[in-house]
Amino acid sequence: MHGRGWWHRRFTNHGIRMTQSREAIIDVLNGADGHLTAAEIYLKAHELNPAVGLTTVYRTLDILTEMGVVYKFEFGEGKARFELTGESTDRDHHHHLVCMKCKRIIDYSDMLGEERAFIEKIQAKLAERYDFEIRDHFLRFNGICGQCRNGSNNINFKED
Amino acid sequence: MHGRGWWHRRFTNHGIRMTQSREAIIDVLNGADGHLTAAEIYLKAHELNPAVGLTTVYRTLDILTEMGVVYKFEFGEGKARFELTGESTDRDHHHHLVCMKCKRIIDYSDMLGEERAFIEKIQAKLAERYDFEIRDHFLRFNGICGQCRNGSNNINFKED
DNA sequence: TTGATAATGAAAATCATTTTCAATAAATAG
DNA sequence: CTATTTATTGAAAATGATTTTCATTATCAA
Ligand SMILES: [Mn+2]
Ligand SMILES: [Mn+2]
Ligand SMILES: [Zn+2]
Ligand SMILES: [Zn+2]
Repeated sequence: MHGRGWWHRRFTNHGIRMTQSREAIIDVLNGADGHLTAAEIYLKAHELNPAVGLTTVYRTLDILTEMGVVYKFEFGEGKARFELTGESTDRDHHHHLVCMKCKRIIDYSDMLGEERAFIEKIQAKLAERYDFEIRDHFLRFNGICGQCRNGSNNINFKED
Repeated sequence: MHGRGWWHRRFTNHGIRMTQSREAIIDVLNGADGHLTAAEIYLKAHELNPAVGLTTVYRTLDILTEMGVVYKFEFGEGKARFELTGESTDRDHHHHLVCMKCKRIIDYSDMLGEERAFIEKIQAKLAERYDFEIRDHFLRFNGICGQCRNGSNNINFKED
């Protein structure tokens, strides 16, 4: 969606350097379809460039989260998951359904129009009422997926 | 809101025993105003009854979460926070504003009517479209609180 | 090209949560 | 009430994700 120069400028404009490790990490995020743990990102980035270390993955993800370029999610697995925000991909903003049994994560953006209208309205009210500058929001539904419901699912997608 | 016997039955009906430790933990949850970490709950429960151990706090919170009696939240601090659901208190169901700087957590339930209508509608659609039995939902707004915005806030409420 | 310094990776440290295990207490039948 | 079964307990050790430390290196503005 954006050329390499884009990221480079985006970083250096803020006094932050664009390094090879960071580039590898961003490439991984761009190539994946979301919801990656730091360890998973490390694995792929390290494959792209063996010089990349896990520590740097954590540090880079912090920066990107701070920049608003990635979302950091906690789905109750004891580790965080990351995915690019809409800003830097062609994916729509979306929300999640999380299966409490198998931990499967379903993205949905069906209700997007409706949701956005609703969220924006409520957001404006909250901002004023609580003197709060809202940066982003997370909406998540927990439940049991179809496969888990009818027992046809013994495997836990996220090894639990 | 409920007598002691209520909890007792609620547990034993499910083949789960009501122990002194569990009673202390529930008392703490009832007495507090929400958003407690396991460690915080342990401290207070242990004060109530020195026999209570931290392990049991974790185990009990798991059970209560499973039962739908408490919500487990992860606000990005690297540890979970718990609070009773509406079912067992007189507090309304509510959602959260979280300050990304000082980690302050604001409960709001202002929009409750509107929100409930919206959530229920969307929930019905999602359940059908994704064959998903929805149990609960979490809506959270991240941003910067007033005090952090105008610099008048050097302290980090949640020691960070 | 160079100098100041932001960034790095490896290893050690943290810290929340889980597991193990022998001892104990809660429910229930008698 | 007592005995019996077994769920539950707490302490200590283990785990696992994330953070910190620190000496070395790579980035980039000048
Ligand atoms: Mn997603
Ligand atoms: Mn709350
Ligand atoms: Zn499932
Ligand atoms: Zn704040």
